[in-house]
Amino acid sequence: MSRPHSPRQNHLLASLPAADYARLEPQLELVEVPLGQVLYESGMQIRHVHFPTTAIVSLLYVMQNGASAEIAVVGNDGIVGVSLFMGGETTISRALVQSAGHAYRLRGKTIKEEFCRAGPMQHLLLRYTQALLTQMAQTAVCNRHHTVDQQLCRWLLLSFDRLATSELIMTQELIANMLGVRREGVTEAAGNLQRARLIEYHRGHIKLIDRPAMEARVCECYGVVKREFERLLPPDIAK
Amino acid sequence: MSRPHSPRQNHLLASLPAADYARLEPQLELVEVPLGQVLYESGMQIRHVHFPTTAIVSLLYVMQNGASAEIAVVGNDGIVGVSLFMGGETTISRALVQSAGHAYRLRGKTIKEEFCRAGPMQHLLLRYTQALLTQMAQTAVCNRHHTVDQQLCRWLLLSFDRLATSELIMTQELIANMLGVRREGVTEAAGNLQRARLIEYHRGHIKLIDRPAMEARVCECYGVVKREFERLLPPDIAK
DNA sequence: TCTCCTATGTTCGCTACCGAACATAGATTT
DNA sequence: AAATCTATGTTCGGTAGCGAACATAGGAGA
Repeated sequence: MSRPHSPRQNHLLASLPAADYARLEPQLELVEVPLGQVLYESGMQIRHVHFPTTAIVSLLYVMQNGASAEIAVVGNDGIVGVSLFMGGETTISRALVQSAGHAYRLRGKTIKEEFCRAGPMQHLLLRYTQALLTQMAQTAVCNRHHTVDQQLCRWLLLSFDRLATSELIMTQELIANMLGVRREGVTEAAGNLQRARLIEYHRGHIKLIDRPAMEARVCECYGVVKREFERLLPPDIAK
Repeated sequence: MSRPHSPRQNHLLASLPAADYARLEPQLELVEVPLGQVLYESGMQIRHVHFPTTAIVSLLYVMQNGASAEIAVVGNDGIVGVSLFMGGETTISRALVQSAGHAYRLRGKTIKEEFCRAGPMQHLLLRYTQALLTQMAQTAVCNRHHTVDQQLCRWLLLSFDRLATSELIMTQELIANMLGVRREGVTEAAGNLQRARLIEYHRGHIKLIDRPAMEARVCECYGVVKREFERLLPPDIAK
């Protein structure tokens, strides 16, 4: 039933020309990441970059008073730990596993060496980083102008886009942490979506029922980010 | 009275070793940029990067319904148009001159060539881009959790940090566009700051009176971004 | 001087969201 | 079966910010 794991399940790695991929492949280490695991913490030296295949990772900012907000989400479309090759070595955000699964990791030294070859991988990483900029910008705008209802739709679609299944394991409490709102607000918004038959959920299991209706309901932020990812990272970008 | 213009007034250009700077210097074109000028528009091909010296530029996202929000601000500490060397060629944001002044610009081809040399300039540009990521992330968080009062303090301090003078030419209406709130909200918040004797303003002229009090009043977002810029881009970074 | 425009001030009702407290029922452990 | 824990549902009063409408006053130009 379950497919064998392959680094090529990650879109960035899949985009690499054979020669470049062959050079990296022996260095790629498969890791299983459980829900809630922290891949790196705010301000701490990052040791590896991660290329998620089936896992989804949230970049979360946690404030002094404990309040938090998600600033971006990374699945098999991206890489976790861009500050390693950007030169900063660390970030102000926390990388939290939002959906359990697998990822391939590379040691910091390895990715930096690969980046410095200035080949297809560098090109790819830079474009991905710009896509990440877009996602953060749109998150800022969405936080400013849109309702919890709309943001929940966006968040769910972003998550389901990065999942192979139509079921997400995630409590309303955790979603509230990501969106930076109260759990009660998520309960209400999720109730609306369930009553409208767009999703079904039950104690930490959320199932997507009606994607078209969901896409009709979501704010523009979802589409803008999705199109920009497709523009910046078409499937054959590096080939 | 007025100093002669020099590209070295921009911190990034000032950080470059003499040899690298000498190579670029003949290509740098001084431009005067008036308040309200658009350096590039969302989705449009970017022709030049700009290194502000005395000008301040807002990266603004404008939504379909016309509502807007600032996602980052660039002064003599940075460069406008990172997507040129990041590979995307364009961005979803608009670059709007928020405070009139001067900037030096480079043609897209030139900056891309310089970037591809993989020398100190590339290093600098990548670290600056990470600083920009930080600023966007913090903007997203601030939009989520902080009041208009706090955000106005942050915005004013960010602006005054990038100005040589203690007077900013800016109406409440424009500030409201940047913050993505109503003009009335800015009127009220600014009134509070004026009554507390932190600023003085009068028909489009804002004067900073009491910076220490302002820094005591601002939310953590200001300090986080400022410290991260200092960490990523210390004055002698590339030398 | 008069007029017009622009920047700012003020008010009112409304809504989304907050913080807190408490209820309930499925799931898990004993 | 009982006890406990966890996820979700519900309510209530409070507040920040919204949208709209209108007032006022400084500055610029006729």
